[in-house]
Amino acid sequence: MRRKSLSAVACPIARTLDVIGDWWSLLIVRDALRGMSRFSEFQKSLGVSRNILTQRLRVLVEQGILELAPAADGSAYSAYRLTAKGRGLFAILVALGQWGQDNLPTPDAGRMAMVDRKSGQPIRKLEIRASDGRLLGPGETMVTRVA
Amino acid sequence: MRRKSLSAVACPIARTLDVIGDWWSLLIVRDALRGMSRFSEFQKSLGVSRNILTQRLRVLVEQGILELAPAADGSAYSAYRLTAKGRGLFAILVALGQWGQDNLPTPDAGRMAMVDRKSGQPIRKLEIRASDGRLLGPGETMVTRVA
DNA sequence: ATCGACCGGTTTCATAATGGAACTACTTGG
DNA sequence: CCAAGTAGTTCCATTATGAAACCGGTCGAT
Repeated sequence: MRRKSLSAVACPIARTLDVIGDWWSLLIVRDALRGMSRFSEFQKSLGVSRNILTQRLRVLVEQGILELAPAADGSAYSAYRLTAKGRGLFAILVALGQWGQDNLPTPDAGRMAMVDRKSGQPIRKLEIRASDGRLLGPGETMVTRVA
Repeated sequence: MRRKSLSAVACPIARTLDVIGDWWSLLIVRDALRGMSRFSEFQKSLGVSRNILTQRLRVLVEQGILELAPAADGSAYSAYRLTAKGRGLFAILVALGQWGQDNLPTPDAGRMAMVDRKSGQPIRKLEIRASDGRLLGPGETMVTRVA
């Protein structure tokens, strides 16, 4: 049976996963943030099959995360570009990356990390803070209905 | 054919998605952070089929995200508990939740948000900062090989 | 203008993952 | 001791995924 749609669920985490919680979408967004914009670039970078890539790109466009725009270089092909909504996924990718760096064994191919482009220094670890600035752990938060 | 394993890929984002990038794992972790610990609690909360849940829990335990411990209440059943590694996923869930709140239509059932348990106030938005404290956008970062 | 390569898909088919339901063995409350 | 609950496992139908072939439009060089 079809995967249950979580789009109507109240929890925003579940709704987000419903949209970009599959195996490829976030990797496509990652590549788009790095500047990729063409079908073949994504395909080569990810090694995903063309039919799946087609389908994922279509969903990302439908969801307003990517948009199709005429290619910047004037070619007849069009380019997939991140919208503001898509760029908003950046924090999620940073969080995924930091957890991976801290918790998953690095293949000896070489450790990768996200760095500030200007200084080359690694970026700070994400922090969860209350409105008054206090650092919050998982136990000090809850998800609740708000007006 | 089998899904390609990304565990040996250098990019920490891809490695993380390889571990928890499926439809259910992060929802299980979300519930575990809320205090759930038993098979039937997860099953009821998520509506996932038992066989899938079994399999996901097994993987999460294998990956050291959950661990099986004797139940706190002294019953013969055991409880799934988050390890430190699992609690480290908190930031990812916060990022997912914030993006969902900001970018996905809320079902009129009611808007939910993550709040500071103590004050009841919504938590701050995540910020990506350089080591010197500057706020960074996607374009000001890169993923690179580091020592 | 033409040829071959490339681009961005679509179609087809085999295989893997998922979901539902029934089944099982053990535990627990009454 | 019995009925209900717990934590799975097994079986089967359906769905999603992946590889490869195919296809029309585009590009670059001649």
